[in-house]
Formats: sequence, C-alpha cells, structure tokens
Amino acid sequence: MARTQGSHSDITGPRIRKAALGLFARHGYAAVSMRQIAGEVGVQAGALYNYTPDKQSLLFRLMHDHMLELLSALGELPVQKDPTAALRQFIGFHIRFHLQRPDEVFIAYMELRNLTSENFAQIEILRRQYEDILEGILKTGQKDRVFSVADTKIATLAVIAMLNGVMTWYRTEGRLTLDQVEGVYWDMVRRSVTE
Amino acid sequence: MARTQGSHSDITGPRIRKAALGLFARHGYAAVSMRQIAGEVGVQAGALYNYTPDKQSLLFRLMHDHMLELLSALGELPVQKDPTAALRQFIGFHIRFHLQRPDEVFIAYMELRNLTSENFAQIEILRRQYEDILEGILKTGQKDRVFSVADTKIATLAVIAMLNGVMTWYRTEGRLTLDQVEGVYWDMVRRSVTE
DNA sequence: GTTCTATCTGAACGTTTGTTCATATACGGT
DNA sequence: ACCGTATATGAACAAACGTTCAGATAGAAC
Repeated sequence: MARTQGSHSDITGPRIRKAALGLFARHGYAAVSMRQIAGEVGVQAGALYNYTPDKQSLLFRLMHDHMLELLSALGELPVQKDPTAALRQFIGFHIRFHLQRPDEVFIAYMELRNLTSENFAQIEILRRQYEDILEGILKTGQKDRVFSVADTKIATLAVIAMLNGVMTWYRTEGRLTLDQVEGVYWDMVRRSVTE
Repeated sequence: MARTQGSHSDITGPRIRKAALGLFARHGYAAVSMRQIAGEVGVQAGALYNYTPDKQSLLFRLMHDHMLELLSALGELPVQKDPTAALRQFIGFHIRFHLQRPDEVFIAYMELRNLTSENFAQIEILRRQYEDILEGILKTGQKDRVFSVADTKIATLAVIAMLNGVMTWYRTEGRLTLDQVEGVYWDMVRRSVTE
C-alpha cells in the first residue's frame, strides 16, 4: 500500500537520480561515491539503497531512461517523405535534444565502459536503433539520387560524430543562437552528403 | 651518476607508462589503481613512486607527451600553399596519426576532467594550438574563395569531431582499408567546406 | 489512539585506495 | 673486495569505498 501523501519516496527517488546525473557527468562514475550522491540529496548513504539495488543499477537506469526518451522523442516527429526534409529534421532534432540534456548525453557517451557487459549490450541495442534511423534516411536519399555518399554506415557515424561535437563548445550565452548553430551544421551536413 | 647498464630504470619507467596508458584507456583513470598498474609491470606498488610523484602526474605526463608528439608530427609535414592540398594533408595526417595511437587519443579526450585545473589548462593550450592550425587552413581557403563556411571556428570543431568519430568504429580487420577510410572522409570534409 | 509500515539514520563490515618508508638487494665505480 | 647508490620490496598508514542492517521516526490507516 503505497503512501500518497507525506511520503518522501516519490520525491527522493528522482532527486537521487538527478544528483547522480550531475555528479557522474562532472566527475565520472568511478570517481563519484555513494556518499557524495547522498550528501547532495541531504540524506545518508544507506538511504540510497531504498531506491537502487546498487551503484551500477543507478548508472544503468540513467542511461537507459535517456535512450528511451531519445527514441521516443524522435518517433514523435512528423514523417517526412522527402529525404532532404527528413535529414534536415533529424539534424535539428538531434542538436536541440542533445543540447537540452548535456549531462545525460555526456554520460551516455562516456560511461559505457563502466557498465557491466549485460547492461552495455542493452544500451548498445538502443543506440543502434537510433543510428539505423539516420542511416535509413541516407539510404533512401541515396536510392533517390538526392544524396551521394561512398558508404551510408560511415556517413551515418560521421554525421552523428560531427553533430555531437556541438556539445563540447556550445554555450547558451555564446555568440550564436540555437537557430544559427542549427543552420551552420545543416549546411555542412547537407553539403557533405550531396555532390 | 646515472647507470647506463644493468639498471632497470630506463626500462621500468616506459613500461609503467605503457601499462598505465592501456589500463586508463580501458577502464578509466579513476577506476584503475596503482596496484593494478604495478601488477601489469610485475612490480610492487611502492616502486611506481620512483618514476612518478603521484597518480595525477602519471596521467598528466601521458596526455602531455601525446599532445607534444601530435604537434611535432604535424609540424614536420611539408608546407602546402594550396588550401585544398593543405586540408587534404591535414585530414590524412589526423586520421592516420590518431588511428595509430587509439589509447593515447582516448585518454586525451576522456580524462580531461580528471586533471587538476592547472594541468588541464596546460593541455588545453596545446589542444588549442592544434585546432588553430586547422582553422588557419580554413581561413586561408576562405579568403581565397576556395572554401566557403559560415564560421571557421565551428567548421574547425565540426571537422575534428567528425574525424575523431572514425576511432569509435575503425578496426584494421574491417572491410575498409585505411586508404579507403581516408578517401571517404576527405570526400565528406571537402564537400562540407565547399559550395 | 493505536497499529502498521515506508523511510531514514548511524554505525559497522570488510576491502581497497594512494602514498610513505625502513629495509633489502644488486649493480657500477674505484 | 669494498663502497655507494639506484632500485625494489613489503609492510604499514589513514582515509574512503560500496553495502548491510538493527533500530529510530513519523505519517497513514483503522
């Protein structure tokens, strides 16, 4: 019989994950202790174990939730028949979604090696799904002769890598607006996949 | 008076750095203990302190040496007056140099946050120097109207990010030769910076 | 008002951490 | 053959680690 009021469990759980997210992103999974996370939440270390079986599961949950959100948000975009429009939409989505979640993205790319092999395999499947969607766009465009790349798989990875680079330098207080950034990257990506 | 023969110091030092390099790359700086490094070298943990004042300095040295090598190797390339030739040469150099040193590169990009702020600042200066060389090529090409990018700084970062992506998937036993990979990336980069 | 239970504390556990240091070893110089 | 010293050992240090758990606390249910 779960409590509906006065209980802290509905609040403490998310707060723990939020604290862990920030600390993992800033210092790395291995360098963050359960006591640091607890301290940020204002609770003793033992209390964390009401919300996660162990530290590893905490990391996995953060990454897993993030990937599900990513795929779900991408799936909600309107279908674009034109490959160019589809690619354009993907670029904009990717940049905005990732810039809104710098910590999640950072962890998703940096902490893969700290997952157990079972957990790693699960995340990899989700990541592959995301890549496959972009590659599908490129393949369609290739077939329609609107895109021209030597290898759609490499082009997919190259585009994603290029886009992810934006997170290492973009700051909201910088000299470029989000629209401008999107425009610059779209220009470069579009030209890189067309003759 | 340093020993010239029979001494292990000339051998143990490099072996320690090599072991640390591999372990840091595979498991991350924070997740690797001095005892693991020592074990890989076949020595007790205390012996490491004849070669490094502490763990942090060991990491810094690896990153620092790598950056110096990178800049030095780049500096030895023949000067190319033509911006297109210069860019082409840079792409090839970057891909080959980095693929030859996967561990060093991985550490240089992943372990920045585990450096003390003083050490971080030093590495950042070197990295900036490398980026500036690429941006110089783009600027020259821009001036000569052979390249056309909205922003040379962003284009620089985008190109480097794109190239670095190759290390996440390239395997020597894969279906593409190094020459082919270089060709594919050169095609994409060239098109992304020209009209 | 009593009971029940979800939640948290605080101490404890056995390991492991980075680092230090007195001591041992073995080689180079003389 | 002896000395000096570069190099390694192996034990020790305090601190921090992830995790467990008996007990305190306080709100919900009746």
